[in-house]
Amino acid sequence: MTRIVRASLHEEVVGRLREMIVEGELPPGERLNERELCELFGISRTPLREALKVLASEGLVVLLPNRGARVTKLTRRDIEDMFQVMGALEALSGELACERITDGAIEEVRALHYEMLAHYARRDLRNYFKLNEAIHRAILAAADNPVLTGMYQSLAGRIRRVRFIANMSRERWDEAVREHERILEALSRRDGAGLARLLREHLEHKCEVVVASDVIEAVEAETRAAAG
Amino acid sequence: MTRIVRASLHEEVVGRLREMIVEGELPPGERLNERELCELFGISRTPLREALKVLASEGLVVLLPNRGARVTKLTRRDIEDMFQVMGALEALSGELACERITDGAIEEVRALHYEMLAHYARRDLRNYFKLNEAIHRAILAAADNPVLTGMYQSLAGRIRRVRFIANMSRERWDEAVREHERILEALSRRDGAGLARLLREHLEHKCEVVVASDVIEAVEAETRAAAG
DNA sequence: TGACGGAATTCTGCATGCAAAATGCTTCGG
DNA sequence: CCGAAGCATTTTGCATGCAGAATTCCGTCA
Repeated sequence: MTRIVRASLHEEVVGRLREMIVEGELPPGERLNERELCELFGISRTPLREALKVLASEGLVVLLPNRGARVTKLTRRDIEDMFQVMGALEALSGELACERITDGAIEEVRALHYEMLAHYARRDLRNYFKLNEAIHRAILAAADNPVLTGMYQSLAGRIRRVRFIANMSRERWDEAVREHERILEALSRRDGAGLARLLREHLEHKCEVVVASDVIEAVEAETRAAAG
Repeated sequence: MTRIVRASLHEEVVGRLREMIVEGELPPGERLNERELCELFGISRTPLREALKVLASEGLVVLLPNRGARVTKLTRRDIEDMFQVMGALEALSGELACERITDGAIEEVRALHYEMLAHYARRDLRNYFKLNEAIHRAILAAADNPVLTGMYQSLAGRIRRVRFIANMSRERWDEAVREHERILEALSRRDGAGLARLLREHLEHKCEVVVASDVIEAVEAETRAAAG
């Protein structure tokens, strides 16, 4: 029998704040005023401050002693760094998945892949990305390594702040789909080394798209302005 | 001009607690009583609780709602999972280092390597490990990827809780030194792919030594006992 | 007009207080 | 003798209070 546990307040707050940061509601560099956020959530400062410490250790906010918390800003270099690490984690995820995934789970990934293709055919970028993420999550789950899962998700949260959905050219989209075809093939063959390489390259290309987009330029400009 | 900032109390506490956990002063499964720790550190509960939240998000402690915090226990499986991820991070670290390291930094790694060999020759295991860590840190620094550095260090803290220093056979030690020779060679050649592979294998072997040691068995037994 | 200085205000960091949950202890019943 | 129920104690979770640092505002002076 499992114990019934209601999520504690500070955890709830961590989740809410993380979402607000990832969704851009709290933009990079935004000052996080304790009083304002307390009123917004209807809580006292204690759980809020605990939440800020956790988010800081995740890298989503930076704490300036005696000067409060700010949403972490991302430079182009930060993005590249994160994608490099993400590439390594995805590669490992793919390798382990090939060793451990069940036939049934492979078919489930195949199903997700076709769902994704349907959104691709309809040029439904938002749902395409949803399924895309679902596929990567399924591979991660098949890898069955909780430590990897934790680090992956933490980093994914930081990366997802960069909303690169709008900035994918038709050509890049076509290419991404071709890459996903090969990813599914490698997984089906249980070709761990191949899948690892494909996933890593897939992420490298994603990174290129992101750093080429205006979004990053805007963030960088803002960062420089704030620094000066 | 840089602002002078004294580390805040909760950060200090995070550091102290982390050290106590890593050094084994707070053994796996140990209950962390807020009042006791507050008296020990001479602080109030607020900064202590903030520190516990951070350590929980790092994975060093687990928070049981309304039931306090405990030092995370490690099963054999946890160790293997952590080493796998560590292998991926080290491999990336090696690859990036080969691209970015300066000739001078390579020579510094070589110097560290020879220092390590000196301790090896004297069978000074403790200092051997110190230099060993210094070499890996130097490679990590050369990789020059702060995101990677952060994740590496966080995971290194969790892994270091397993004190496998005492449990290395003469044969394994010899082999580890040979591996380090090859690691240095690959770095000197700036053979990124090769260095990545060597580092990963090096960690796999380390993992084998650890899981073969009695230390893990003891932890596992304790875990089972506590669970039953 | 603009720059400087200092007081007033705001905000953060930590300590403490209070209610609810959990734990332990005692006692009672089978 | 063992187990369960009930009460007392401990402990956690959150709110609030207070001191010091940081920021803002405003008046003064060049």
